[in-house]
Amino acid sequence: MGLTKADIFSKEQNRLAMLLKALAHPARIAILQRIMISNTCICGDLVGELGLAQATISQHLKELKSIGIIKGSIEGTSVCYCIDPDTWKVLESTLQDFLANYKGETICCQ
Amino acid sequence: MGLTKADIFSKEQNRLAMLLKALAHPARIAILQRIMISNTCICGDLVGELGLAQATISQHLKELKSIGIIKGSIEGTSVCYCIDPDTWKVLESTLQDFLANYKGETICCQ
DNA sequence: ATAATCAATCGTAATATTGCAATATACAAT
DNA sequence: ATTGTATATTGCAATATTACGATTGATTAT
Repeated sequence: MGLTKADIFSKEQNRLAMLLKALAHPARIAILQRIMISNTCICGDLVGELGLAQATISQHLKELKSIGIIKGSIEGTSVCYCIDPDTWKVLESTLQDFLANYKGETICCQ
Repeated sequence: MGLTKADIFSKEQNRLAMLLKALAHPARIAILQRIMISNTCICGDLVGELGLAQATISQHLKELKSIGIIKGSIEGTSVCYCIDPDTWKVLESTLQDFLANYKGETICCQ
């Protein structure tokens, strides 16, 4: 079918999967790193730096924005994007919880 | 094109993106949670519990295995999967590094 | 008003993912 | 050898993603 059977998984599982999916692209990782490091961001900068077309970067920004990881505000003729602190906190804690389930090496699978 | 331009990003960015992509599906998250909680795992259990066809689960397991997040050993007629501690450590630290780039709320994007 | 600049959207092509039925493979027990 | 059980692989249909040129919309400067 090609459609994820979201209904058979928990809200938390689906939410985490969606957040991770939004992060799971090198361009979006690079974009986020750039935003975090500069502590502010204008799309135009990225176009020059990343080596992707303007339309492509705009699309990646849209994806990050639609899931709430970043938010943008119009700043004159350009747009200023930055991390959304609330979603970031959710991401951090959800990931922490998920990773914490691992209790270390087991006896099986030697 | 549909093909990620992996060559224009760093090895680290690509590696993290690939790891996250492997995690970015509710079924694979559920599978990993199940493996972590039971501290051992047999594929058959998952088929009964997850509500997905056996072929589908086997495929998700293959994906997790191919990127190194889990490893499996044959145990009689069934296969025992568990977390690969080395990859898990890499995942944890890479994610930590990535998330740590965020320095908290900024003045922009009010 | 016009031109220049920046970002969003549209349309489209190439490719990837998801899910499953059907089939194949591997092993254990009889 | 045959049967049963467990997992893997194949083939395919439906859908999603990635990338970009072309265009549009919005804002600033002239």
